[in-house]
Amino acid sequence: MTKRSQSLSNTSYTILGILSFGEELSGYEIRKWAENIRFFYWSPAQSQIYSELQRLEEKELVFPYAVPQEGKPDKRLYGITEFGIAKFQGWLSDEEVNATVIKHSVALKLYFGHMATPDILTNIFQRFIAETEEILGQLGVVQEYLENHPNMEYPALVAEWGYHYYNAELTMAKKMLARIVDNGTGS
Amino acid sequence: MTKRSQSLSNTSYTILGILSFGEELSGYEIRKWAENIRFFYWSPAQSQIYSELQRLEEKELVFPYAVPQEGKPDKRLYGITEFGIAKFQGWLSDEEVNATVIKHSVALKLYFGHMATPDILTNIFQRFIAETEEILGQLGVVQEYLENHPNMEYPALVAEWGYHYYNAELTMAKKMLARIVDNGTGS
DNA sequence: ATGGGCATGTAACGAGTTACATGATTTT
DNA sequence: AAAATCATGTAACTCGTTACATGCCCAT
Repeated sequence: MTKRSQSLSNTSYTILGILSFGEELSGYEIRKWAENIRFFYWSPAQSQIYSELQRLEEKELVFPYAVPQEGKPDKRLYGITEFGIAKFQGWLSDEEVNATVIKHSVALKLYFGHMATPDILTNIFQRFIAETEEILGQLGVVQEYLENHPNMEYPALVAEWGYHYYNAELTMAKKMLARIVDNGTGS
Repeated sequence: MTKRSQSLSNTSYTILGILSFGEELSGYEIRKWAENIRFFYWSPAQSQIYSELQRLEEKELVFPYAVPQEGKPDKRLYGITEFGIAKFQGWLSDEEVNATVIKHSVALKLYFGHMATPDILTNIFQRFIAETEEILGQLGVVQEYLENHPNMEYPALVAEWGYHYYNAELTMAKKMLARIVDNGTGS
């Protein structure tokens, strides 16, 4: 009896999903891909990709594919199995919508603003604005890439969604900053 | 040598932050409060509040305050200590901005839309829209409460931010739904 | 030759969840 | 009478991170 029927972690489904595009990938390549997904779904640590891949292999949802390398350990590519595809589609078809999990530390700090000085809050928001602009730049690159590649319509759609989200964040952060400054000068 | 100087988990800081408003609260009450924060910062499991509270007690960042109850175990209230306040302010003042962690399972599923039928995606988005409207309703209640209470200016600000966020989500979800339907009818 | 990217893996730990267990009080 | 809420706690487990270890290849 194999373990094919148990439910998996989200990280596992993400890996399965990445492999569902049809390419055989190494752990390293999967990780790079996951990093583009991080804009709307957190990216796990490198070590976890490998352990998750092992678990998936045990459950026969992916198959390894050793590429011999001269002088170094084999490069391990992974492909998705039929069972893996079925399992992944089962998850996709589950209409139960999990609530979005957000860990917004800047919002959290603002929430507890009564314990900080306006100066500190101002600094935090200035940094946050800069970082959001940075992300917007990165996401723009990803978006452009996706829009010019075939069979990437859905990822492109999500990238567009993400772009709107980070833009809205930028607008709101500036609004919040203005309010903090208003409070600080204590008219 | 006490353990006061180590750094804490975000959950610990959240608990400390909740206690920083000055009230002495039970684990149960802290949990309820954390549930209002969940709109922008995920809410930990019940059991974790209690274990975190113990850790904080060991580090002398909070003090317990047993309220005797007839016939049942004491109710344990917790207050924040001076050290706790200092520690919390230290964390607040750290200008290093942690990237927002998002686990948006609907966006993730859309990303892998090539493996689903338009029907399934439509269903998922309809549910997501309904749930976002639900959240907007709940958040509206929280927001109104906060706006009418003294010393809740910062939480109210965050609630307003959250309201904008979920509204933008609603708009984008409807846009995405329209695109999926467009694809499905394959005009 | 130094740093960065490619590539894989392990060990120890901490964070967080699920499920279970208990029992009183309040509301429907 | 049943269900929900108040209230606390434990045990087993999984998830996920940090840090370490190794070694190649490529560009500057």
